Order: sequence, then C-alpha cells, then structure tokens
Amino acid sequence: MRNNLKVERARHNLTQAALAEKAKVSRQTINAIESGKYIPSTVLALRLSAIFGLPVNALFELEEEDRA
Amino acid sequence: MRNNLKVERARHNLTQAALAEKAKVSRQTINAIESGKYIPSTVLALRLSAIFGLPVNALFELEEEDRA
DNA sequence: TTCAAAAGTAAAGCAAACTTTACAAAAAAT
DNA sequence: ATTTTTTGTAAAGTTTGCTTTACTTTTGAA
Repeated sequence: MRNNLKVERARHNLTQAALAEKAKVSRQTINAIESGKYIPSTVLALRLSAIFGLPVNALFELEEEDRA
Repeated sequence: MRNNLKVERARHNLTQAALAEKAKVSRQTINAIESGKYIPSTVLALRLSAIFGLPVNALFELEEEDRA
C-alpha cells in the first residue's frame, strides 16, 4: 500500500502531531502510516481525504500484492 | 458509516458470495459490511472501488459521528 | 553550539476487521 | 409444493489498527 501522506502533509504545512489532532488519532498512528508500518482504517482514510480535500483513491493506492 | 454496496452489487448482478470471491474475502464479511455490522478495511474498500469502478468516497461516506 | 520542536521507534494492551464453521430464514426457481 | 440458491446470523479464534507511555534521534531555530 502506497500513500501520499507525507507529501500532502508537507503541502499543507502540518506536523505529524497537528495532522493527528485534526484526524483525531495519535501522533504515532500518523507516523506509523507514513512509514508503512500499517494501513489506516477506512474511517481514518476518509478523514484524511476530507482534511486534504483529495479522494481516498488519490491518497492511497493498492500495490500489486494487495489487489484482488 | 453509510455504504452503497448493496445497490452496486445489484447493479452489477452479483451475489454476496460472488462479490466476496472477487474481493478475496469471505461471504460473511460482505454480508456484515452491507448490514452495517462493521466497516471494511481500506484494502477491502479499495478493492471494492476497483471492482465497481467507483471511487472509495462514492462507495463509503462518513456520518456526522465519525467525522474528524 | 545549544535548546526545542519534530520525527522515529518500541512495547503492552484494547478494539475491531476478518476467518471458519455451522445452521436458520428467506427468496427464487422448477 | 419442493428444492436450490441466496441471505442472515452466531460464536470462537486470529490478525491488525490504534492507544498510551516513554525514550531516542533528527531537524532546525536562536
């Protein structure tokens, strides 16, 4: 699973902590997602989509291995 | 969390079992999601998005209570 | 160079997604 | 009306997202 979080966060000039607060998750959760440690829930993905004004599909993309 | 699974599945003429197979999950998982028992993971949401040719945001929508 | 803010990382614990097995109810076909 | 397909539902177990606490490393400003 590939994601653009780091780039979008930079584009919006937000720290991991600030984004975490906006998305109502812990800072570690944002960090872990950015570093590929795990994949966000759909609720969180939709929240990030709203925060950045981008569709979920633009923010997250399945890699070959995860495709159905 | 609101979702259009049932409608899209009907539109594509798929049984729960057939969709489950396409999405590589169990039939019960599809059933549970349709009946609001739980929210799909982002991986599954993206797979369903691909199967139906619709953006995740069109398939799933946060309700007030879940918004950040 | 020093100090503070930001990012990285780790472990224990909880909650929820998902699986498997299994059976009942409803719908559709014959 | 009977049989078959589809849907609904339930329980036990596994996996994984997420939290909290806490400590280290990196970045950057003063």
